[in-house]
Amino acid sequence: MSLRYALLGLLADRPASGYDLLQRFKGSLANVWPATQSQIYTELSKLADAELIAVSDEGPRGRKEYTLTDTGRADLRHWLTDTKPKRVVRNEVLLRVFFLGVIPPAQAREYLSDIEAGSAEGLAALAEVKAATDWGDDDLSTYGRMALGWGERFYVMNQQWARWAREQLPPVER
Amino acid sequence: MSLRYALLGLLADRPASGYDLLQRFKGSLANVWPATQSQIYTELSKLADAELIAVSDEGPRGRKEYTLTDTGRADLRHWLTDTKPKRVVRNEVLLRVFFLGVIPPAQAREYLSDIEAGSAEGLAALAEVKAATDWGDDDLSTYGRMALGWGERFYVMNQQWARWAREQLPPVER
DNA sequence: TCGTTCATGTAAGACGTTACATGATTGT
DNA sequence: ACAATCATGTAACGTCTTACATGAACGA
Repeated sequence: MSLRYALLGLLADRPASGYDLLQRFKGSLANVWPATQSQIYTELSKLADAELIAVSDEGPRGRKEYTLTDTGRADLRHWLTDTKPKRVVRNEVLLRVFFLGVIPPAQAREYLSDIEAGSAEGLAALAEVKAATDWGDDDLSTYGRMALGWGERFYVMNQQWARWAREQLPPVER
Repeated sequence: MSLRYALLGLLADRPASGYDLLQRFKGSLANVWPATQSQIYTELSKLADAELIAVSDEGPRGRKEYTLTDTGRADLRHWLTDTKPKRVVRNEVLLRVFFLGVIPPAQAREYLSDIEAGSAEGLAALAEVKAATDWGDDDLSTYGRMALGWGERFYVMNQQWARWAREQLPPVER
């Protein structure tokens, strides 16, 4: 269901083709809701069938530009106001932490260091997104910045946690 | 794939039935990798077919106790050391943030307040888990505490972020 | 005896991933 | 002429959710 609303949400901003949406996904939404090319095209077909979006223009190479319909906008609003998000988040990085006991402490330590390094990378990637995006004062910019702020805090938190977690490890044998 | 290793990981600690695993999931792993009853039983069958686990005991009411085999333990280790976790995390709560522009600011504000309240609840739930668990100095305890520490930091971060995010909202019209 | 907990399983359908397949257009 | 990019679509397979279905054992 969420991918569906991610697409409607992007189309609420402005009309776009599947290809456009794919690009825009990479730059922002991919961080909170990854989707593949095949998934996006399939979902767009379904949305068009359901008349939540409509082809508003056709271009070269079979390009189809979709626009949000009134029904689509209503559905999007309904999702935002009348349904609750699932709070649980699947986190494979953390799942592994539970089982670090089955490998030697030295490797567990390494795993935690990798998380710390990975978080630094993530933070750097966000900085790039931040620099590469042209931020305006439109809604998507305002709320996009908000989401970005979350990402930054998330990675910083991860880094700090990983450092702390290493200190909790059984001391190195010598 | 991850559920599979979640189960192997729990069985690495000690033998258990599907029902046992279901209970243990609720208390801890559900926070990082939710799974339903039907999924767990189905996966256990597959794992037994693949001889990564084996029925080590049968009890009343058709109870089947599974034990990790050597192959299973090797597979678990391999997963931990030779494969990389997927870093991306699907987050519906945050996905919605991107699209708050389609609803009036007052409702957006409410949404952010709900996140703040939800985080407080999450934190409280973790506190309960912390109190209800009997922590030893075994590996699962050590690493379970570590994961719990992550959860606490996560919720605190979310709370702080939500408060900050509210301040970024367009000021209330009057 | 009766409700709760223990205990397992199957099936349909939605959602997600990976891979394959095709071809037009643009820029160098 | 050729490579890169634009552009869309399908198929197979795996995973996850929801719902259904059944019944034994335990404790009050």
